[in-house]
Amino acid sequence: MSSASPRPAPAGTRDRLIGAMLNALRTRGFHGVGLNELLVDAQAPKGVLYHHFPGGKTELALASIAVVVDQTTRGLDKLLRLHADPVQALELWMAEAEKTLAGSGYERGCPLATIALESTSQDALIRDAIAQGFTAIRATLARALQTRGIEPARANSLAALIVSAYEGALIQARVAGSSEPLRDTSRTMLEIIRVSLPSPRT
Amino acid sequence: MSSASPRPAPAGTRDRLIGAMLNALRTRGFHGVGLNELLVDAQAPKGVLYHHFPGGKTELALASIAVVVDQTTRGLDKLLRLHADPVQALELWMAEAEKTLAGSGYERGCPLATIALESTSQDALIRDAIAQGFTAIRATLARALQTRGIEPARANSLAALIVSAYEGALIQARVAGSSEPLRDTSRTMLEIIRVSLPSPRT
DNA sequence: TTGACGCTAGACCGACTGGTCTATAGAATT
DNA sequence: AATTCTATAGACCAGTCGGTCTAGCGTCAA
Repeated sequence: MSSASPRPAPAGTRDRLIGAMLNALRTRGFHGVGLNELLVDAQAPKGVLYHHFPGGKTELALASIAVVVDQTTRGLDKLLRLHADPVQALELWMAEAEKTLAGSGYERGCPLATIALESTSQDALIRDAIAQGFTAIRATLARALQTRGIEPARANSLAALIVSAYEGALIQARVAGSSEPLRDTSRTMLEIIRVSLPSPRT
Repeated sequence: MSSASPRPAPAGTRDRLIGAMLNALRTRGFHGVGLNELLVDAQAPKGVLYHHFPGGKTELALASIAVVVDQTTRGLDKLLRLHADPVQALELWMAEAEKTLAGSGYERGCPLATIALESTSQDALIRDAIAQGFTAIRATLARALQTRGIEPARANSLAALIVSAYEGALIQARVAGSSEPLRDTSRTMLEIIRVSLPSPRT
């Protein structure tokens, strides 16, 4: 049945489509990019899109959201496992985001935030996917904070603040064409969080 | 940001157009609404749009951004003048945003954030308007913090953090269909800021 | 009255949208 | 070899997009 061994595949059309959609969401948003442009970017004809994603543009967006949420939670988890100090891990996380943003000429922000603001209550599937995504990211942060002795309720609240600061800072830096708002937000939040944390040194 | 009037008001056609655009930006974004729908909402024919805004949809968006920035800075200024404690003023500001969001079934967020994420570096006018808007809002906050004895650099950084938290929290609450992320963000940020402030007198 | 002007009104347009449809290439199955 | 299935390919379509154009309405100056 599963002949999974030989994959002479042209490096996954499906993945290229998802990549193109993610790029679009990062830079212009769901409604800001047309299907044709998306397909040029992915180097794929129209038929292949509807083969892999019968639900069209929306289903492609859903798959892209799933991918980016997975990447983000994994990345965060790794960072938090590698550093005993969670604040240091978060500092690196924010620095990474800044690097991506600045390195793209302040174009590539967070794909989740963009489509989150474009979606309405009628786009139930999209909304649910994003909502679950943010919840998963917050949960990843909260879990890590809890293992450092922070009580669950406070860990959840801190997680919400961290995600908020992250997203809000990206918005400001993007339009400003400058990392300053991002760095200001990151530095101030983290230094303030550190002060309010239980003594980590033992 | 703050919805100054609960009703669209029987204002002039120009104002109705701006109102319709702001509503669109809050709920679906610039590319998410068509001109025709916008005109139905504003109860205006197409010709009148291009009479008041020869630059079309984009110029209307620019005017709308200017209006909302003006409303926001004024509202913030008033709040900060009315309350000796800046943290209390900010608490009310966040609470107001929550009321607007929740009261609209989690549809009406911040129009600036949405178009900020949809715009690219090619939309220079839009970008500049939003960037200036965020700068003005941060300046309003920073000014108020300085008058409470916080040094300029730190006041600026705190202002960036406050705006970030505000925008990021609205995003999360919107897709979650719940005020919890917003309240968590607000409470945690403000309580942490309060601790880090100089002697909370007056 | 006449004419100018500010504003309203909507028919109309080419470009492009997301989406459907049929054709087919290539590998696996029979 | 014939068939089947997955994946690629792009012509094609109805609807909508943002935008233009001309006509009409009401008010004021003369």
